[in-house]
Amino acid sequence: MNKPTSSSESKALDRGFLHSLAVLYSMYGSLEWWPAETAWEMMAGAILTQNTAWSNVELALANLKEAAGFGNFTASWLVQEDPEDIKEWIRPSGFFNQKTPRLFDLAQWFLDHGEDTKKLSTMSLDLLRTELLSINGVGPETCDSIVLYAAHQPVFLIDSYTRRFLGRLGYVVPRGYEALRSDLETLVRAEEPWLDGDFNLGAASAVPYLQEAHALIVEHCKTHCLKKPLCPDCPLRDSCEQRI
DNA sequence: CGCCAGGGCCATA
DNA sequence: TATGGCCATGGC
Repeated sequence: MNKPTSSSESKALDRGFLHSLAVLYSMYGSLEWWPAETAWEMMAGAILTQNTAWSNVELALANLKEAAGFGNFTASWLVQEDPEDIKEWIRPSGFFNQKTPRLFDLAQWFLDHGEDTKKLSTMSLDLLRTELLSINGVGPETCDSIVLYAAHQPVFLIDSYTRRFLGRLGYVVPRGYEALRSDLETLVRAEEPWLDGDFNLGAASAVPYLQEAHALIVEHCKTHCLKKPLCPDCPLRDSCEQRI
């Protein structure tokens, strides 16, 4: 009840969180956030960005696209290249010894599905996630980024930003990935927020809503809710529990 | 200089 | 099941 001002009481996740996303939307607008010309470029970026700044990923992707030739950077191109060459091309993104075999494995999986995102979009969500998670180097976040931005299936994509953001807002954040994903998706499903002005993110259905939600969280965490937060200029300052 | 970035795997207890 | 070490580069 009477807590020290610096440590507020945590609260259960509620629709106030969806309202906070709407505030971010009014601030940042619609974000074209996962820039990729093709589905395969998106998937490759998902591997390359693991614990890595996006600016470094851009350097690696530019090398790959240049090596493949304009418009020819595909999964089928990658799998017949020399892994040692791939390592050099993706060097700027770091962890290249790990990421190179991961790119090959993911490319092979995409080839097994005919390099066809329409097939990915029509398979069951559970099967799609199970298959992706079985690939070495594809954990829950990489998996769901592909599900949401390449397969266009509805998942609430969670990354370290999402956890930090929820924590800063004062919410109890479940430990496990699936537990938090379940909570957030339950919340969204209960409100169908894209139908409600108070929760409007400018999206008319679940997938674009979830894409925008994740984009807004990342944008906000990169510009305001940093590890060392910039609270004075934060659009959520009035409602945030952790403001400094 | 040190810190950090749109994780995931593996060994250990 | 839950931490901790490890992987590597470029920007600041």
